Amino acid sequence: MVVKDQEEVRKGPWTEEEDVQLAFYVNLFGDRRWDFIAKVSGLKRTGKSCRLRWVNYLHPGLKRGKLTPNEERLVIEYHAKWGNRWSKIAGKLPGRTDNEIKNFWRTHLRKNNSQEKKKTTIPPSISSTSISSVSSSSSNFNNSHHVHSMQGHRIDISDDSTSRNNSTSFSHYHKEDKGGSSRQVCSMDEIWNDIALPEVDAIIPPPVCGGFSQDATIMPPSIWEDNYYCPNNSILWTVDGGLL
DNA sequence: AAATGCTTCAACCGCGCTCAT
DNA sequence: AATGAGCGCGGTTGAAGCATT
Repeated sequence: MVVKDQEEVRKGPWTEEEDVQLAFYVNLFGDRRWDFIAKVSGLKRTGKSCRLRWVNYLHPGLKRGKLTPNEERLVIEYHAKWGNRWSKIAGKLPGRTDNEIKNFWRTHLRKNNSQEKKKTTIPPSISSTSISSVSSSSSNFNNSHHVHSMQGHRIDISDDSTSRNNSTSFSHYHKEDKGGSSRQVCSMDEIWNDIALPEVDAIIPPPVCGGFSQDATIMPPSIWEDNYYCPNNSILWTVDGGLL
């Protein structure tokens, strides 16, 4: 058993430099070999941690900000259908991650529970069946409550339901429902890949990167928006790949 | 203005699955 | 066929920000 020098492994919030570094190496090597990326990047993070950071935060296709009412409705509907299959549900919501949806659900579940408690003495069970009753009357969810538009992030996503214009293209990512022991749902990676693949050929290898700084160049995720900001607000790229 | 409680979300953990050897 | 490494998923936690008192 090889004991990895655990003191080397960093945990906790990611720094700006780490984000830049990770994005650089993901663009270089793809978003598959996370352990490899973790090693070659020099990041003192596990492959898992790198993957999570990329999928949930750095991926250019991500939407930011609260879920739209329409998205909320979908989450409720699909949760009634599939239960806590967050990644599966996320597959139906372009630009949303399983983590995001999971958090949303927990948040609203809690709210809903406290509301229910006030109204009735029946303990609200959190089964999908009880949820389905909620889904039929989504007004139970108090949208006005949730929150901040992602602290300091400059990705501009319209907050109305029209931003869901990619949704149809996602429906096919779900193969047959769970049949055996294996999960039948396509992973987020597959989804992202399918989104990004048409652009892959256009990826320009990052030019210079002597050291990583706020000047580091990152692949332009050109299919998504005209302009992109790195969540940390320090990096902006444009459709043509230029940095601003 | 300060203290307290609540909400949100980023990140970690453990488990199970897949795939390469 | 067996084994181990890597990956993905769902559950959980803790810090930070916000709201209320």
